Amino acid sequence: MPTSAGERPMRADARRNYERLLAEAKGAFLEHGVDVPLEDVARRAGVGIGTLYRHFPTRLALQEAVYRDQVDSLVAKAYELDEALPPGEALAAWMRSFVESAAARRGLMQTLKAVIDKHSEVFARCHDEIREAVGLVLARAQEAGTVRPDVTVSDVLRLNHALSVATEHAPQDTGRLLSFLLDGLRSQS
Amino acid sequence: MPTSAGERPMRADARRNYERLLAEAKGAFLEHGVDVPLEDVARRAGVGIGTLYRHFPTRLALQEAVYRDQVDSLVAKAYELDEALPPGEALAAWMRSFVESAAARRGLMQTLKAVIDKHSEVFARCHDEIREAVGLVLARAQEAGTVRPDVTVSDVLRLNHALSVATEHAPQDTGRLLSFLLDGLRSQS
DNA sequence: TGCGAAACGGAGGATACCTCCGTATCTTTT
DNA sequence: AAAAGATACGGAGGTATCCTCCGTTTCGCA
Repeated sequence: MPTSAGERPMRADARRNYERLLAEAKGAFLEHGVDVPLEDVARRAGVGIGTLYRHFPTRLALQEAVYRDQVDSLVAKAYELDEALPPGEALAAWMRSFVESAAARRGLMQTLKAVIDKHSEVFARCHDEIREAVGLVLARAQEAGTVRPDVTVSDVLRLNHALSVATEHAPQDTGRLLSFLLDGLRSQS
Repeated sequence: MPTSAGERPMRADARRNYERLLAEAKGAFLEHGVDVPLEDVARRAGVGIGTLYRHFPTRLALQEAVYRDQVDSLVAKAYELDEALPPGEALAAWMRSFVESAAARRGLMQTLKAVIDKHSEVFARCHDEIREAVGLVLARAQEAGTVRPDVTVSDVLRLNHALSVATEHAPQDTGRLLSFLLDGLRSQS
Protein backbone atom coordinates (compact mmCIF):
# COMPACT_ATOMS: atom_id res chain seq x y z
CA MET A 1 0.00 0.00 0.00
CA PRO A 2 1.87 3.01 -1.28
CA THR A 3 0.23 5.52 1.02
CA SER A 4 1.55 6.27 4.46
CA ALA A 5 -0.90 4.56 6.78
CA GLY A 6 -3.80 6.88 7.51
CA GLU A 7 -1.84 10.06 6.80
CA ARG A 8 -1.74 12.39 3.87
CA PRO A 9 -1.00 10.78 0.51
CA MET A 10 2.59 10.26 -0.51
CA ARG A 11 4.23 12.74 -2.76
CA ALA A 12 4.13 11.72 -6.38
CA ASP A 13 7.83 11.01 -6.69
CA ALA A 14 7.84 9.01 -3.49
CA ARG A 15 4.98 6.89 -4.64
CA ARG A 16 6.60 6.32 -8.00
CA ASN A 17 9.85 5.23 -6.40
CA TYR A 18 8.09 2.99 -3.93
CA GLU A 19 6.39 1.14 -6.72
CA ARG A 20 9.45 0.81 -8.88
CA LEU A 21 11.42 -0.52 -5.93
CA LEU A 22 8.76 -3.08 -5.18
CA ALA A 23 8.60 -4.26 -8.77
CA GLU A 24 12.36 -4.51 -9.13
CA ALA A 25 12.72 -6.23 -5.79
CA LYS A 26 10.27 -8.87 -6.87
CA GLY A 27 12.24 -9.48 -10.06
CA ALA A 28 15.59 -9.45 -8.33
CA PHE A 29 14.45 -11.88 -5.65
CA LEU A 30 13.24 -14.29 -8.30
CA GLU A 31 16.39 -14.01 -10.37
CA HIS A 32 19.04 -14.00 -7.67
CA GLY A 33 17.30 -15.11 -4.50
CA VAL A 34 16.27 -13.09 -1.49
CA ASP A 35 19.89 -12.36 -0.57
CA VAL A 36 20.52 -10.20 -3.60
CA PRO A 37 22.40 -7.02 -2.62
CA LEU A 38 19.98 -4.24 -1.91
CA GLU A 39 22.22 -1.87 -3.83
CA ASP A 40 21.43 -3.90 -6.94
CA VAL A 41 17.73 -3.54 -6.33
CA ALA A 42 18.13 0.20 -5.95
CA ARG A 43 20.15 0.44 -9.13
CA ARG A 44 17.62 -1.59 -11.09
CA ALA A 45 14.89 0.72 -9.86
CA GLY A 46 16.95 3.75 -10.82
CA VAL A 47 17.02 5.22 -7.32
CA GLY A 48 19.71 5.78 -4.73
CA ILE A 49 20.34 3.34 -1.95
CA GLY A 50 19.17 5.92 0.54
CA THR A 51 15.76 5.99 -1.09
CA LEU A 52 15.47 2.26 -0.85
CA TYR A 53 16.26 2.34 2.84
CA ARG A 54 13.81 5.15 3.48
CA HIS A 55 10.95 3.14 2.03
CA PHE A 56 12.09 -0.21 3.35
CA PRO A 57 14.19 0.21 6.49
CA THR A 58 15.25 -3.43 6.58
CA ARG A 59 15.65 -6.24 4.12
CA LEU A 60 12.79 -8.02 5.79
CA ALA A 61 10.52 -5.03 5.24
CA LEU A 62 11.14 -5.26 1.54
CA GLN A 63 10.60 -8.98 1.53
CA GLU A 64 7.37 -8.53 3.42
CA ALA A 65 6.10 -6.07 0.87
CA VAL A 66 6.89 -8.40 -1.98
CA TYR A 67 5.35 -11.24 -0.09
CA ARG A 68 2.17 -9.30 0.45
CA ASP A 69 1.28 -9.42 -3.21
CA GLN A 70 1.43 -13.15 -3.13
CA VAL A 71 -0.80 -13.35 -0.11
CA ASP A 72 -3.32 -11.20 -1.88
CA SER A 73 -3.44 -13.50 -4.83
CA LEU A 74 -3.71 -16.59 -2.63
CA VAL A 75 -6.59 -15.01 -0.77
CA ALA A 76 -8.33 -14.23 -4.04
CA LYS A 77 -7.72 -17.77 -5.19
CA ALA A 78 -9.37 -19.16 -2.07
CA TYR A 79 -12.58 -17.24 -2.66
CA GLU A 80 -12.50 -18.11 -6.30
CA LEU A 81 -12.18 -21.83 -5.67
CA ASP A 82 -14.84 -21.66 -3.03
CA GLU A 83 -17.28 -20.48 -5.67
CA ALA A 84 -16.11 -22.71 -8.45
CA LEU A 85 -15.87 -26.08 -6.74
CA PRO A 86 -18.03 -28.27 -4.52
CA PRO A 87 -17.31 -27.62 -0.83
CA GLY A 88 -15.46 -30.86 -0.30
CA GLU A 89 -12.90 -30.13 -2.99
CA ALA A 90 -12.01 -26.49 -2.68
CA LEU A 91 -9.57 -26.88 0.20
CA ALA A 92 -7.51 -29.53 -1.51
CA ALA A 93 -7.44 -27.49 -4.68
CA TRP A 94 -6.33 -24.42 -2.82
CA MET A 95 -3.56 -26.25 -1.04
CA ARG A 96 -2.42 -27.59 -4.35
CA SER A 97 -2.27 -24.16 -5.88
CA PHE A 98 -0.49 -22.78 -2.84
CA VAL A 99 2.24 -25.36 -3.03
CA GLU A 100 2.60 -24.96 -6.76
CA SER A 101 2.91 -21.23 -6.68
CA ALA A 102 5.36 -21.48 -3.81
CA ALA A 103 7.61 -23.64 -5.93
CA ALA A 104 8.01 -20.79 -8.37
CA ARG A 105 9.17 -18.32 -5.76
CA ARG A 106 12.50 -19.43 -4.64
CA GLY A 107 13.53 -18.56 -1.16
CA LEU A 108 10.41 -16.64 -0.42
CA MET A 109 9.01 -19.42 1.67
CA GLN A 110 11.77 -18.92 4.16
CA THR A 111 10.92 -15.29 4.26
CA LEU A 112 7.35 -16.15 4.93
CA LYS A 113 8.45 -18.16 7.87
CA ALA A 114 10.65 -15.41 9.18
CA VAL A 115 7.74 -13.06 8.90
CA ILE A 116 5.40 -15.44 10.67
CA ASP A 117 7.85 -15.96 13.47
CA LYS A 118 8.41 -12.26 13.87
CA HIS A 119 4.76 -11.45 14.50
CA SER A 120 5.27 -8.36 12.40
CA GLU A 121 2.50 -5.86 11.85
CA VAL A 122 2.57 -6.27 8.13
CA PHE A 123 2.08 -9.93 8.57
CA ALA A 124 -0.76 -9.40 11.01
CA ARG A 125 -2.81 -7.83 8.27
CA CYS A 126 -2.02 -10.55 5.75
CA HIS A 127 -2.56 -13.04 8.47
CA ASP A 128 -6.14 -11.96 9.10
CA GLU A 129 -7.01 -11.90 5.45
CA ILE A 130 -5.65 -15.28 4.67
CA ARG A 131 -7.04 -16.84 7.80
CA GLU A 132 -10.46 -15.60 6.91
CA ALA A 133 -10.31 -16.94 3.38
CA VAL A 134 -8.87 -20.29 4.36
CA GLY A 135 -11.23 -20.50 7.31
CA LEU A 136 -14.17 -20.29 4.98
CA VAL A 137 -12.88 -22.97 2.66
CA LEU A 138 -11.84 -25.21 5.51
CA ALA A 139 -15.19 -24.94 7.26
CA ARG A 140 -16.99 -26.00 4.13
CA ALA A 141 -14.69 -28.95 3.65
CA GLN A 142 -15.35 -30.00 7.21
CA GLU A 143 -19.10 -29.68 6.75
CA ALA A 144 -18.83 -31.75 3.63
CA GLY A 145 -16.93 -34.37 5.58
CA THR A 146 -13.74 -34.35 3.54
CA VAL A 147 -11.64 -32.93 6.36
CA ARG A 148 -11.76 -34.02 9.97
CA PRO A 149 -13.23 -31.47 12.34
CA ASP A 150 -10.23 -30.96 14.59
CA VAL A 151 -8.04 -29.47 11.87
CA THR A 152 -7.48 -25.74 12.32
CA VAL A 153 -6.65 -22.94 9.94
CA SER A 154 -3.19 -22.74 11.48
CA ASP A 155 -2.67 -26.40 10.75
CA VAL A 156 -3.48 -25.90 7.11
CA LEU A 157 -1.19 -22.90 6.76
CA ARG A 158 1.64 -24.51 8.61
CA LEU A 159 1.44 -27.74 6.69
CA ASN A 160 1.29 -25.88 3.44
CA HIS A 161 4.35 -23.99 4.36
CA ALA A 162 6.13 -27.10 5.48
CA LEU A 163 5.44 -28.82 2.22
CA SER A 164 6.51 -25.82 0.20
CA VAL A 165 9.85 -25.64 1.89
CA ALA A 166 10.40 -29.34 1.61
CA THR A 167 9.73 -29.55 -2.09
CA GLU A 168 11.21 -26.26 -3.15
CA HIS A 169 13.85 -28.10 -5.12
CA ALA A 170 11.97 -31.31 -5.74
CA PRO A 171 8.79 -30.20 -7.49
CA GLN A 172 8.20 -33.63 -8.93
CA ASP A 173 7.43 -34.97 -5.46
CA THR A 174 5.05 -32.23 -4.49
CA GLY A 175 1.91 -33.89 -5.69
CA ARG A 176 2.50 -37.21 -3.96
CA LEU A 177 3.47 -35.66 -0.67
CA LEU A 178 0.48 -33.36 -0.72
CA SER A 179 -1.84 -36.25 -1.36
CA PHE A 180 -0.45 -38.10 1.66
CA LEU A 181 -1.06 -35.03 3.67
CA LEU A 182 -4.60 -34.59 2.44
CA ASP A 183 -5.33 -38.20 3.30
CA GLY A 184 -4.14 -37.48 6.79
CA LEU A 185 -6.40 -34.50 7.11
CA ARG A 186 -9.34 -36.54 5.90
CA SER A 187 -9.10 -39.67 7.97
CA GLN A 188 -10.88 -39.90 11.30
CA SER A 189 -8.51 -41.81 13.50
CA MET B 1 36.21 -37.00 11.34
CA PRO B 2 39.37 -35.20 12.31
CA THR B 3 41.70 -37.17 10.09
CA SER B 4 42.36 -36.25 6.50
CA ALA B 5 40.50 -38.82 4.48
CA GLY B 6 42.71 -41.86 3.96
CA GLU B 7 45.97 -39.94 4.25
CA ARG B 8 48.44 -39.58 7.01
CA PRO B 9 47.04 -38.46 10.36
CA MET B 10 46.66 -34.77 11.04
CA ARG B 11 49.28 -33.00 13.02
CA ALA B 12 48.44 -32.83 16.69
CA ASP B 13 47.83 -29.10 16.76
CA ALA B 14 45.67 -29.28 13.65
CA ARG B 15 43.51 -31.95 15.13
CA ARG B 16 43.11 -30.02 18.35
CA ASN B 17 42.06 -26.89 16.52
CA TYR B 18 39.67 -28.79 14.32
CA GLU B 19 37.90 -30.18 17.31
CA ARG B 20 37.74 -26.93 19.20
CA LEU B 21 36.33 -25.20 16.15
CA LEU B 22 33.68 -27.81 15.74
CA ALA B 23 32.65 -27.62 19.38
CA GLU B 24 32.53 -23.84 19.41
CA ALA B 25 30.67 -23.71 16.13
CA LYS B 26 28.03 -25.97 17.53
CA GLY B 27 27.61 -23.72 20.54
CA ALA B 28 27.66 -20.52 18.53
CA PHE B 29 25.08 -21.82 16.05
CA LEU B 30 22.76 -22.71 18.88
CA GLU B 31 23.22 -19.40 20.65
CA HIS B 32 23.19 -17.00 17.73
CA GLY B 33 21.90 -18.95 14.76
CA VAL B 34 23.78 -20.30 11.78
CA ASP B 35 24.56 -16.80 10.53
CA VAL B 36 26.88 -15.99 13.41
CA PRO B 37 30.06 -14.29 12.14
CA LEU B 38 32.74 -16.87 11.53
CA GLU B 39 35.24 -14.55 13.14
CA ASP B 40 33.35 -15.00 16.39
CA VAL B 41 33.55 -18.75 16.10
CA ALA B 42 37.29 -18.53 15.53
CA ARG B 43 37.73 -16.23 18.52
CA ARG B 44 35.70 -18.52 20.77
CA ALA B 45 37.86 -21.41 19.69
CA GLY B 46 41.00 -19.40 20.34
CA VAL B 47 42.31 -19.69 16.80
CA GLY B 48 42.86 -17.26 13.97
CA ILE B 49 40.33 -16.79 11.23
CA GLY B 50 42.76 -18.29 8.76
CA THR B 51 42.77 -21.53 10.69
CA LEU B 52 39.04 -21.72 10.62
CA TYR B 53 39.00 -21.25 6.87
CA ARG B 54 41.69 -23.84 6.34
CA HIS B 55 39.66 -26.49 8.12
CA PHE B 56 36.28 -25.35 6.82
CA PRO B 57 36.65 -23.55 3.51
CA THR B 58 33.04 -22.36 3.47
CA ARG B 59 30.36 -21.65 5.99
CA LEU B 60 28.42 -24.57 4.66
CA ALA B 61 31.33 -26.91 5.28
CA LEU B 62 31.28 -25.94 8.94
CA GLN B 63 27.55 -26.36 9.15
CA GLU B 64 27.81 -29.74 7.50
CA ALA B 65 30.32 -30.89 10.04
CA VAL B 66 28.15 -29.79 12.92
CA TYR B 67 25.17 -31.37 11.28
CA ARG B 68 26.93 -34.65 10.90
CA ASP B 69 26.87 -35.32 14.62
CA GLN B 70 23.15 -35.02 14.63
CA VAL B 71 22.75 -37.40 11.74
CA ASP B 72 24.82 -39.94 13.59
CA SER B 73 22.58 -39.80 16.59
CA LEU B 74 19.43 -40.02 14.49
CA VAL B 75 20.79 -43.07 12.73
CA ALA B 76 21.57 -44.68 16.04
CA LYS B 77 18.09 -43.85 17.26
CA ALA B 78 16.51 -45.56 14.26
CA TYR B 79 18.28 -48.85 14.93
CA GLU B 80 17.54 -48.57 18.61
CA LEU B 81 13.82 -48.07 18.07
CA ASP B 82 13.75 -50.85 15.54
CA GLU B 83 14.89 -53.23 18.23
CA ALA B 84 12.81 -51.83 21.04
CA LEU B 85 9.42 -51.48 19.40
CA PRO B 86 7.03 -53.60 17.32
CA PRO B 87 7.59 -53.08 13.59
CA GLY B 88 4.43 -51.05 13.08
CA GLU B 89 5.39 -48.44 15.63
CA ALA B 90 9.07 -47.78 15.19
CA LEU B 91 8.72 -45.45 12.22
CA ALA B 92 6.24 -43.18 13.91
CA ALA B 93 8.37 -43.09 17.02
CA TRP B 94 11.44 -42.23 15.03
CA MET B 95 9.71 -39.44 13.18
CA ARG B 96 8.52 -38.09 16.48
CA SER B 97 12.01 -38.07 17.91
CA PHE B 98 13.38 -36.50 14.76
CA VAL B 99 10.97 -33.63 14.89
CA GLU B 100 11.46 -33.12 18.59
CA SER B 101 15.21 -33.02 18.42
CA ALA B 102 15.04 -30.71 15.45
CA ALA B 103 13.08 -28.21 17.50
CA ALA B 104 16.07 -27.78 19.76
CA ARG B 105 18.46 -26.90 16.97
CA ARG B 106 17.44 -23.60 15.65
CA GLY B 107 18.26 -22.80 12.11
CA LEU B 108 20.03 -26.05 11.52
CA MET B 109 17.09 -27.44 9.63
CA GLN B 110 17.63 -24.86 6.96
CA THR B 111 21.18 -25.98 6.75
CA LEU B 112 20.04 -29.52 6.34
CA LYS B 113 17.96 -28.44 3.42
CA ALA B 114 20.80 -26.50 1.86
CA VAL B 115 22.95 -29.56 2.21
CA ILE B 116 20.34 -31.83 0.69
CA ASP B 117 19.84 -29.53 -2.23
CA LYS B 118 23.55 -29.20 -2.81
CA HIS B 119 24.21 -32.92 -3.21
CA SER B 120 27.43 -32.36 -1.32
CA GLU B 121 29.87 -35.14 -0.70
CA VAL B 122 29.69 -34.84 3.03
CA PHE B 123 25.99 -35.20 2.84
CA ALA B 124 26.27 -38.16 0.52
CA ARG B 125 27.86 -40.15 3.29
CA CYS B 126 25.27 -39.11 5.88
CA HIS B 127 22.65 -39.62 3.27
CA ASP B 128 23.49 -43.26 2.76
CA GLU B 129 23.63 -43.97 6.45
CA ILE B 130 20.35 -42.38 7.27
CA ARG B 131 18.61 -43.82 4.24
CA GLU B 132 19.70 -47.26 5.25
CA ALA B 133 18.48 -46.86 8.80
CA VAL B 134 15.19 -45.28 7.85
CA GLY B 135 14.74 -47.74 5.01
CA LEU B 136 14.89 -50.61 7.46
CA VAL B 137 12.36 -49.08 9.80
CA LEU B 138 10.08 -48.03 6.98
CA ALA B 139 10.12 -51.46 5.37
CA ARG B 140 9.05 -53.08 8.58
CA ALA B 141 6.25 -50.61 9.07
CA GLN B 142 5.06 -51.36 5.56
CA GLU B 143 5.20 -55.10 6.17
CA ALA B 144 3.25 -54.60 9.35
CA GLY B 145 0.69 -52.66 7.39
CA THR B 146 0.93 -49.40 9.30
CA VAL B 147 2.36 -47.49 6.37
CA ARG B 148 1.12 -47.67 2.80
CA PRO B 149 3.53 -49.36 0.42
CA ASP B 150 4.11 -46.48 -1.97
CA VAL B 151 5.79 -44.28 0.61
CA THR B 152 9.53 -43.93 0.02
CA VAL B 153 12.45 -43.16 2.27
CA SER B 154 12.79 -39.79 0.58
CA ASP B 155 9.19 -39.03 1.40
CA VAL B 156 9.79 -39.72 5.05
CA LEU B 157 12.91 -37.59 5.21
CA ARG B 158 11.39 -34.75 3.29
CA LEU B 159 8.23 -34.68 5.34
CA ASN B 160 10.21 -34.82 8.53
CA HIS B 161 12.26 -31.92 7.43
CA ALA B 162 9.23 -29.96 6.34
CA LEU B 163 7.54 -30.42 9.64
CA SER B 164 10.64 -29.49 11.54
CA VAL B 165 11.00 -26.23 9.72
CA ALA B 166 7.34 -25.42 9.98
CA THR B 167 7.11 -25.97 13.71
CA GLU B 168 10.50 -24.67 14.68
CA HIS B 169 8.87 -21.88 16.61
CA ALA B 170 5.58 -23.56 17.40
CA PRO B 171 6.57 -26.71 19.26
CA GLN B 172 3.17 -27.08 20.85
CA ASP B 173 1.66 -27.94 17.46
CA THR B 174 4.28 -30.44 16.47
CA GLY B 175 2.53 -33.47 17.86
CA ARG B 176 -0.80 -32.83 16.23
CA LEU B 177 0.65 -32.03 12.83
CA LEU B 178 2.80 -35.12 12.92
CA SER B 179 -0.18 -37.26 13.78
CA PHE B 180 -2.09 -35.91 10.78
CA LEU B 181 0.86 -36.72 8.67
CA LEU B 182 1.18 -40.22 10.02
CA ASP B 183 -2.49 -40.82 9.35
CA GLY B 184 -1.89 -39.80 5.78
CA LEU B 185 0.99 -42.22 5.45
CA ARG B 186 -1.14 -45.02 6.86
CA SER B 187 -4.36 -44.70 4.93
CA GLN B 188 -4.81 -46.46 1.64
CA SER B 189 -6.80 -44.14 -0.58
C1' DT C 1 6.25 32.43 -8.47
C1' DG C 2 8.11 31.51 -4.08
C1' DC C 3 8.59 28.95 0.14
C1' DG C 4 8.55 25.17 3.32
C1' DA C 5 8.13 20.41 3.61
C1' DA C 6 9.22 16.12 1.80
C1' DA C 7 12.10 13.18 -0.62
C1' DC C 8 16.38 12.16 -3.03
C1' DG C 9 21.15 10.38 -3.49
C1' DG C 10 25.42 8.70 -2.50
C1' DA C 11 29.67 9.33 0.37
C1' DG C 12 31.62 6.95 3.87
C1' DG C 13 32.09 4.50 8.37
C1' DA C 14 31.23 -0.08 10.06
C1' DT C 15 31.04 -4.95 9.63
C1' DA C 16 32.00 -9.39 7.71
C1' DC C 17 34.08 -12.17 4.18
C1' DC C 18 38.06 -14.66 2.65
C1' DT C 19 42.94 -14.87 0.75
C1' DC C 20 47.74 -14.75 1.19
C1' DC C 21 52.13 -15.34 3.03
C1' DG C 22 55.63 -14.60 6.70
C1' DT C 23 56.10 -16.97 11.09
C1' DA C 24 55.65 -20.68 14.33
C1' DT C 25 55.15 -25.48 15.49
C1' DC C 26 55.43 -30.22 14.86
C1' DT C 27 57.53 -34.56 13.03
C1' DT C 28 60.99 -37.12 11.14
C1' DT C 29 65.58 -38.13 10.27
C1' DT C 30 70.25 -38.62 11.37
C1' DA D 1 69.42 -33.96 20.55
C1' DA D 2 69.49 -31.01 16.79
C1' DA D 3 68.47 -29.69 12.29
C1' DA D 4 65.66 -29.90 8.17
C1' DG D 5 61.49 -30.15 6.01
C1' DA D 6 56.73 -30.37 6.18
C1' DT D 7 52.68 -28.72 8.02
C1' DA D 8 49.79 -25.49 10.24
C1' DC D 9 49.02 -20.96 12.36
C1' DG D 10 47.52 -16.07 12.48
C1' DG D 11 45.95 -11.87 11.18
C1' DA D 12 46.65 -7.91 7.98
C1' DG D 13 44.27 -6.13 4.45
C1' DG D 14 41.56 -6.01 -0.06
C1' DT D 15 36.75 -6.52 -1.29
C1' DA D 16 31.85 -6.50 -0.74
C1' DT D 17 27.69 -5.18 1.47
C1' DC D 18 25.24 -2.83 4.93
C1' DC D 19 23.07 1.24 6.53
C1' DT D 20 23.23 6.15 8.24
C1' DC D 21 23.53 10.91 7.68
C1' DC D 22 22.97 15.22 5.70
C1' DG D 23 23.55 18.57 1.85
C1' DT D 24 20.87 19.01 -2.38
C1' DT D 25 16.81 18.61 -5.20
C1' DT D 26 11.97 18.25 -6.13
C1' DC D 27 7.24 18.76 -5.11
C1' DG D 28 2.88 20.86 -3.74
C1' DC D 29 0.45 24.52 -1.99
C1' DA D 30 -0.81 29.39 -1.69
